[in-house]
Amino acid sequence: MAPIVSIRSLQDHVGEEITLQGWLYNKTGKGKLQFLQVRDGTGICQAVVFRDNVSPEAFEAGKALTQESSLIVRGVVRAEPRAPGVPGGYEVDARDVQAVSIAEPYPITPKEHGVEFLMANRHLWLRSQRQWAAMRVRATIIRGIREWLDGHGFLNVDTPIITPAAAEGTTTLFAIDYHGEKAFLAQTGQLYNEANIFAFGKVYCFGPTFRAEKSKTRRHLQEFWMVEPEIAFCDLEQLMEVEEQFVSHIVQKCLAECEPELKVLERDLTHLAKVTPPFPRIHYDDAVEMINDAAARGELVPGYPDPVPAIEWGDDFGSPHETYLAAQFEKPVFVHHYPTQVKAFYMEPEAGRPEVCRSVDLLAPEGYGEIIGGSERMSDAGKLVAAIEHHGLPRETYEWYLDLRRYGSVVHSGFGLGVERTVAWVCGLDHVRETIAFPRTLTSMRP
RNA sequence: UCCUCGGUAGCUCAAUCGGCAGAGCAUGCGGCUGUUAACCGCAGGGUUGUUGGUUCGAGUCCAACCCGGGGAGCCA
Repeated sequence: MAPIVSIRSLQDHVGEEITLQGWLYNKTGKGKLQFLQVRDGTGICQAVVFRDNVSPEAFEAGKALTQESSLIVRGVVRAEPRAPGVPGGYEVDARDVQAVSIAEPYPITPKEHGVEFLMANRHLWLRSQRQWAAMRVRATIIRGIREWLDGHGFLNVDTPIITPAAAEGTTTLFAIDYHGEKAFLAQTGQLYNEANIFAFGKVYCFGPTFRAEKSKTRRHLQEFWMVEPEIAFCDLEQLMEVEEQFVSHIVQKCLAECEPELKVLERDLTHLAKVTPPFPRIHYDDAVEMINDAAARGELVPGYPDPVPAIEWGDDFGSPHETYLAAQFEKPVFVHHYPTQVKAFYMEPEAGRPEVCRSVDLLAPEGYGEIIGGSERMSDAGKLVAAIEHHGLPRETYEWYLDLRRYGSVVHSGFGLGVERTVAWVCGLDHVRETIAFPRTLTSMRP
C-alpha cells in the first residue's frame, strides 16, 4: 500500500503515489469524473476520480459516498492551481477509492445554519472548516503561551480548582459539595500563584476557570481557560513590558504558523501584523477624559448605534466605554491606575494617591474587549489587613495569604489572560462560543 | 434580573389585507471530463414552539407560557 500522508504535507509528495485516510467533506459528480473533497483533520484536499483511471468498483464506491462518509483514497499527488482545499493547490489523481463507512444523511450541509441548530450539533459542527480552523489557532495560541513563558524563566505550577473561598465577588461562584463542606470551583489561581512565586520566582498556572455569571454576551462563558503568570520583584511598569512581549509573541506565532487557518477564517492579517511592542498606555484619568469628550461630541460606540455614555471619575468602565477606548488604537491598549474602589482588595494603591491602584487591563482592538486584567499586588502586611477588613472579608481565611507578606515580602505583580477572548480576537470570530470545542454558556451545557 | 428580536419541511428562509402551506439546500433516481456552496430534470418530505381566545376562516390578530438570538449590568 502507498504510504499514508497527511493533507497538510501533500506538497512534499508531488508525483508520488500516496494514501489519504479521511472523511468526505463535499462531492461534485460530473458523469465520468468525480471531485471528492476529502478532509483528514490536517486540511482538505480534492481527490479527482476519473472513470478511466480506476476500477469500475472504485468508481462506484466513489459515487456511493455521502457527506461525512469515511474513506481511503490511493492516488498520485499533483500540483494543480485550480484545486480547492486547505491549504489547496494540490490534488490527488485517484487510482483507488474505498468507502470505510457510508454516513447517514448528514445534518450540517455546506449551506448556512442557525446558531441554535449548530450548538445542538456541536459534536458534528467541529468538523466544519471554520470550527476546525479556530480550534487549530486555539491550540497554536496555547503552545505560544507555554513556549513564551517556559522560555522566559516561568515555572508552570498549577493551582487548585476546588477552593474554599472566593478571591473576588461571591455571586459568581459555582458551589460544590466537598464531603459535606461547601466548596467552590476556582475563579482564579492568583492567591496560590502569589504563594508559589516565593518558592519559584516566576510562575504561571494554566487551567479552566468557572464563573456563574448571568452573562449572555459574545464575550462570556461559564467555563473558560485562563493563564495567570505571577512575578516576584516586578512592579506595574515591568508587568506591562512582560504583557506586551507575551501577547505579541502569541499573535506573531499564529501569523507564522496558521496561515491556512486564518485564511479559512477570512481574517484581515494587517491588523494582527501590527501587534508588536510597545503597546500604548493610558492612565485611567485620561481614559475618563477621552470618554467624556467623545460623549460630549455625541460620538457613537464603534459597531453600535448608541452614543458613548458619559462616565463619572471613580466608576468602572462599561462595555461601551471599553469598546470606544480600544477603537482609538490600532494595537492592544493598556489602561492603568483604575480607582481603588472598583478593583480587588489585593491591588497595591499608588503611593501618595491611594484613590487609584497599580492595576492594568489590556484591551484588545476591534471590539474584542478586555483580554488581560492584572496588577501590582499589595506587599505590606499591615495595609493588606486593612484592605481585607475594609472589604468585609473574613480575616481567618486569608491568614496564609498574609503570611506571604510576613516572610520576605517583595514587590510582585501578575496578570490573567483569557484564552477564549484571545482566540476570538486572533481569529476574528464574533463569539467566544466558537473558540472552545464544547462551550459552556449561560443557556447551554449540551453536548 | 432588565431591554430587544425571533420560533413555518432535516437545514436556511418566504407566504401581500386574516382566504388552497411555498422555494433553495440536503435526501433518492437520471444526465454531464475541471467542479470550487457545481449545474439540469424528476420524486418524496408539514400537528406553522405550547395552551387558550377572537373570527365564517388564523402561519398571520390577542393573552399567557416555553425555547433560542443580540445587548446591558458584571467580567477574562
